[in-house]
Amino acid sequence: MDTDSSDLFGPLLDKPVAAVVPVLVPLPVPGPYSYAVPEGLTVVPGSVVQVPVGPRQMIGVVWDGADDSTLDPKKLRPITLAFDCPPLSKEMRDFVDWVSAYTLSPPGFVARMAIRAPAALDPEPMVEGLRFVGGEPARLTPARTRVLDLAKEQEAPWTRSGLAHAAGVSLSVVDGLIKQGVFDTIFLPPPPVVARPDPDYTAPRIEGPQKGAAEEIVASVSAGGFAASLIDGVTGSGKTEVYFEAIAQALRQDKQVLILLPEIALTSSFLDRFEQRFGAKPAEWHSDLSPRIREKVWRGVVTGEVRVVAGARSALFLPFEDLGLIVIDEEHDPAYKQEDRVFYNARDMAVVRARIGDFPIVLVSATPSVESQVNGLSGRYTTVHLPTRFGDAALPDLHLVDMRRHPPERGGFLSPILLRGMKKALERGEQSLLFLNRRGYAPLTLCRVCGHRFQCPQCSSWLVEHRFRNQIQCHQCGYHEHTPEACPECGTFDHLVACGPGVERIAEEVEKHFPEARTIVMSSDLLGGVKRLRMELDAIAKGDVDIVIGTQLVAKGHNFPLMTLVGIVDADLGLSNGDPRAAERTFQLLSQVTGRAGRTGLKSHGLIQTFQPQHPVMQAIVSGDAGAFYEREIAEREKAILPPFGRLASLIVSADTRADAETHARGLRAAAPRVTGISVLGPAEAPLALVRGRHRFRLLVHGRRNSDMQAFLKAMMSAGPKVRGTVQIQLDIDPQSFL
DNA sequence: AGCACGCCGACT
DNA sequence: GTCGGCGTGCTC
Repeated sequence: MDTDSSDLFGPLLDKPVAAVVPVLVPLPVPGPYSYAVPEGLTVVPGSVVQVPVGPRQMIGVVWDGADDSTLDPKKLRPITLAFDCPPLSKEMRDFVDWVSAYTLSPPGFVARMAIRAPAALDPEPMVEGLRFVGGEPARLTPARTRVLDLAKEQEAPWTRSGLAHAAGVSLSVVDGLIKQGVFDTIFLPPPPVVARPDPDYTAPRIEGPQKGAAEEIVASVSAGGFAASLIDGVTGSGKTEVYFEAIAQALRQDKQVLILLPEIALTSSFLDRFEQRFGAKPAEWHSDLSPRIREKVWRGVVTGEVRVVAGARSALFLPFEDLGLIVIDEEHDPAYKQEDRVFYNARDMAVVRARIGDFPIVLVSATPSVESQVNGLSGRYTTVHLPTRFGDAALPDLHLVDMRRHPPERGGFLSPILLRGMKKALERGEQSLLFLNRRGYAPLTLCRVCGHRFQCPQCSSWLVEHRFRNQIQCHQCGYHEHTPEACPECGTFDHLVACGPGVERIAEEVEKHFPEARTIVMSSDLLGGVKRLRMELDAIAKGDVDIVIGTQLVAKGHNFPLMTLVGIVDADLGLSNGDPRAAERTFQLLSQVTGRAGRTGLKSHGLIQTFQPQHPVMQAIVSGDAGAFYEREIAEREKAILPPFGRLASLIVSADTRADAETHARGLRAAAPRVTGISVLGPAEAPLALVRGRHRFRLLVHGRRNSDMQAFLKAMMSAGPKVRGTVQIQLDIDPQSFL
């Protein structure tokens, strides 16, 4: 780019003195800012730089395109410095632009997700190493002899502390030898974070239907180019082994691989399985990595030293040097949705990344999302079915318990049938799992005298009693107080009554029936954090517990060999919470929970307590045939999204209180009169994700086509002064729009 | 996003 | 009379 100064100096300076480049900065602005490139600094699109913004310095990325700023080029501030790291590739930049446009989020925010390891932007310093030069020190002591023996034994360079430690001597002994010239110091590249996985470390453990499936997927990896496959296999059918073969193939072709997992599934057992197959662990990427490891992994990914990353959704934005395959395990899992700052579903954005990078992607689930199912049926994804369990594991025998015909005793929630099943399991020394997706003791407390209901003062949803902690809590905003002894309305003592069950209340009922059994409640309330959780899970796996009562925390990842009975306490819970995905989510959750049983060959059962035994979800669960269920869900989704408002979107408006939501909805109706599908939900009815956190209101937007959605949202936002403020939008779109 | 500036209620 | 609440505007 030319400037005035080059004309001024004419032949004296035939190279441009300065240039102006667009730089994406992490601000909520619609495009890049312009900066001057100081003399002597070379930047290209993708370069990671530091720039002044107001009084502060920020990390930004030099972006594509001519600078279209109307500002006076002489007044532009200069780039402070350029980091010594590879620039973001064109593919990565295209991906950032695409995600920004699709999610209606500022491009600088999206770009920031790719460079979220600031200290890693400059190369790691070389580490000091010791090289054995030879010769002997003037005086040979026993300690010095030990060091020398070791050094002669192993040629490879040592570190100072490593050598001292291995020889069992103090650092001063080694330092003495360095002084004597027996060792000299050299600089070595830092050791890699993880070893290189070997695609042929062990032979694949696949047989029967797995074999054909693996061949199909491996073929699409060999062929290269974009292709999306959906592996649809029941729990325990060997899905992991099948996609491991796709990974092996990508590694043989010298490509990097990304495995996305829902946060919670990033367990040591997955990493161990990977190591058994490939001889090395994958690099991990998730929110609670230490900064040190985080930098090393980021650097390794950028330079290509790290070949495989297993990570949570944020790993999708890692700037791989040469990514050649993405695997998305538990494809249906809602944890792939990010619902702050940039709203995105990592599963959908991963498909886009594969498309832009022109490489294959594999989606994996026992209970695919309706969107993926549609894409499979329409042929956009190649579906691979794995209908049977691997080896000797049999699927549990599932039965519905009609609660109208088999009511629990007064004040209880467990049917006689379920209690009988638990008793038998206990007698055989086997374990039972009772699943209820509700924390605490009771979801609602009321006063029997005046009818007062305990409501959150901040957000108007019911306060949930937690008896273990002697608190009543709001599950929406985190408000809590001591459980009161008297009604705050009428002052009456001892007439507060708990309504409905939570896991704590179920535990009470279990203890009444089986006082001798070893019982544990597993929920996110469990004190002691992740460490305690892991300990308890190990204890359960070892058989130290007879009865587990758990929320969805127990649905994932862990195998309990002695678990032969799964009881769903209230299968209908969650079917009527206002979420258009309620049925789908319930089906997925119940499949996952019942799948916990019978994974080691013991005969196992599932008892599903329901008031709606004819409901399609219940029928799909017990029959094991989800076909009809999906067909109905797809039809319902079409109905919900399309008519009666044609191609315009439908909106769900929610806020901290129902009254607030209604006020905002009025504003939205005025601004967008053509949208007839505005539904208003209070915090108690809305999907949890929709109302969590402090905000004025939040929209859940459903639409058929992304372009329509964008046009609609922009029109709506600019239409009326009544819809200004912190509008948070969750796009919820059929992914066919980007394929 | 952060940060400064600016205008109305309960307080040393 | 002030301290401080958060509404509004700006950053190349």
